[in-house]
Amino acid sequence: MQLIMLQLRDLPTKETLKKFAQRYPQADISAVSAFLHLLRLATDLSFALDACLSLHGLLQGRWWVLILLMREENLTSTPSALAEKAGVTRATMTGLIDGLERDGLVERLLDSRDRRSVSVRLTAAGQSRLDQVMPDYYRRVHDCMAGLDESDRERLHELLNLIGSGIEAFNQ
Amino acid sequence: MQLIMLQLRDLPTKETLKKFAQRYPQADISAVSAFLHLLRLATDLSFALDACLSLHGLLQGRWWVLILLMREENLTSTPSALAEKAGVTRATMTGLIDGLERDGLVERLLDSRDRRSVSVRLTAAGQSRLDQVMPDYYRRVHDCMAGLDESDRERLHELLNLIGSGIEAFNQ
DNA sequence: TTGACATAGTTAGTTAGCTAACTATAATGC
DNA sequence: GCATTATAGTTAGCTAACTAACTATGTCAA
Repeated sequence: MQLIMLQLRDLPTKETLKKFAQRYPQADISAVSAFLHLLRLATDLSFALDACLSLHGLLQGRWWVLILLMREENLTSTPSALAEKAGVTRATMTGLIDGLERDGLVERLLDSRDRRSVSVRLTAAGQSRLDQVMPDYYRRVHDCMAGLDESDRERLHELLNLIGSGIEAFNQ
Repeated sequence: MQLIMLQLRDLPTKETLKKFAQRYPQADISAVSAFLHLLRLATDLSFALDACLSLHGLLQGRWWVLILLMREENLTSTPSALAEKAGVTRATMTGLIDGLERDGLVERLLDSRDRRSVSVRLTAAGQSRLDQVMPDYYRRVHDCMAGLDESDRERLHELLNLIGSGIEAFNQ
């Protein structure tokens, strides 16, 4: 599933929104404004995350696979399970694992019980790479969120959940 | 600028976050939780938007170009200006305009004053396409945001702005 | 006024997603 | 027990971003 998002660098002014609302009177201006603000901020955050990860030779997709493996008890999973959890196709996961294996960050192991299946394990080098990137990542996220206290963060979760339950309505 | 975002289908549980926090004690769990929640929701919204636009034969990039043109007084702009406002490279904008021109939704006009420059104008068919898609888009955004009243939406803007001003800190 | 630099747009080639189809293996039901 | 169906993973080809380099044109200063 491909998710390209424009940067929406030029969010509409109130005037622009009203101009559009004249042609499209049903427009809920504050809803559109919130919607675009959210997409725009997430795009900026995603780009900032990319920049951080690239300092450590990683991309979002590969980084996420390493994290998913580290979550596992024995640092091992299968391509299918990883694809499901990362929200990408199995074909995409094949490519992600190829890249990580080439860099020595994961290894493929054959499963003797089901010979269709492959185990993917985080290597010591992979764990070491995570030990480099995660503290940097956590530091940046902490600094970025420093303006919100705990109650702000809870309120944000509530608001995001409200919008999240509206996605079903969006899709109908 | 390419912005691929994993779907992050499998947000960390509190337990997983704590496990990571043991290895990386500096982790600010509620900050990471808010960060990921935001990215995840935006990804879902972006995907829902794609689905809506595809019903009208559009993609986010092309749709956004049409909107930028409609914002202009004379429905006209240049590839460079459009690229800047959309947050994509000029090369990408060439491709977007190519596709829209092929579908007859915009037209390229030569600028007699600066012969390097090209004007891009929204055609009647382009306006008509927007008149199809925008009401549908506005209806969906309205329905999606129906759970938030005006004060919720203002609060959301405040919180997003707080995070937005933290992006600078993220990048350092 | 002309040489150096800047700007507008395009082209060529890369990347990392995607879908669809393929191979190999396992599971199921008649 | 064998044919059908399902599952795991990979491969091939498509798409729409990207960067870098290119052409053409405009600007500016010595």
